[in-house]
Amino acid sequence: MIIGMPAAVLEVIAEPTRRRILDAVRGGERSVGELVEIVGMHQPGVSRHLKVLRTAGLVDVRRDAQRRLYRLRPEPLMELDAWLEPYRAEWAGKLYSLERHLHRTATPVTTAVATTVTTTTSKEPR
Amino acid sequence: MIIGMPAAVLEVIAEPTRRRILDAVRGGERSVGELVEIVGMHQPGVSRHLKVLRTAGLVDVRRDAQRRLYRLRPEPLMELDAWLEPYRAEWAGKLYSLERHLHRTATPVTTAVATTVTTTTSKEPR
DNA sequence: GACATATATATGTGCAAGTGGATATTGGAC
DNA sequence: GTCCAATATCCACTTGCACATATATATGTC
Repeated sequence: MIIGMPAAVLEVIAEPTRRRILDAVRGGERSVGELVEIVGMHQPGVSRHLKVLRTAGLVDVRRDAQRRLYRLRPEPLMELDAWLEPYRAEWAGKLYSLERHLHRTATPVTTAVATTVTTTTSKEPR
Repeated sequence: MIIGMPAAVLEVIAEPTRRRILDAVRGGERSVGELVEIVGMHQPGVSRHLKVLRTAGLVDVRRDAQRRLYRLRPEPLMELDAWLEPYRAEWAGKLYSLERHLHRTATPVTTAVATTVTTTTSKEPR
């Protein structure tokens, strides 16, 4: 069985806020209230993102009285991991260094949330 | 040095056409002409996507007479691979089955080449 | 039952950005 | 001059996102 491409997952985790949420629920359940505080957004907004994450199967909900507790569901990420496999074969054995790459591409990480496409690597062909 | 999140890479590979291109250049160089045929799009369009891929460092160009030969540059994907690491810890050891997940989410893979988002997986929130 | 809490959902608005199509132009290589 | 490809515009369309506000629903408390 050939695994196509995790289109849905990619689109979902391409959104910074949703990655923040994923990060937050990784390693433990979080209530919506907590998440609202963490991502610093209005509750309806957070709930919208949570719905997207739910639909993509990236999180799971559990009810606890009035609260809803969210936790990570890793399967879609496993799928992404699997998609990466043939590419992994590309760099396996060859002399690519992630270290070096990350240095060249070095991003001012902390503030990088808002940035979209930084003018990083390119040696424009012309 | 904290590795944030490969925002750029994700946004870039979230686009289906660009994934097609990546797939095409993986494992061998391709000329723009070939890529145009493969993705079935006008040359300017393909060139636009190639520029995005170049900027993100996902491909490399080489000149061959009048043609430009593109090939994969795996580093950004390695970065993505690294970003996945802490999540990998989530499913490691635990009893998650990718197999089972892929069955539930089952996509009609074989025909999925031309298709963008097959109707199976997506229950778009709208 | 009345009420507060936590969350989901709905609706409307504004806005920015991405995408494809089409076409024209440019520049280098032969 | 011809070929290949990059770039530049312009256009139309769609989509995603945030914000604000209102409402619905379930639960827990008094």
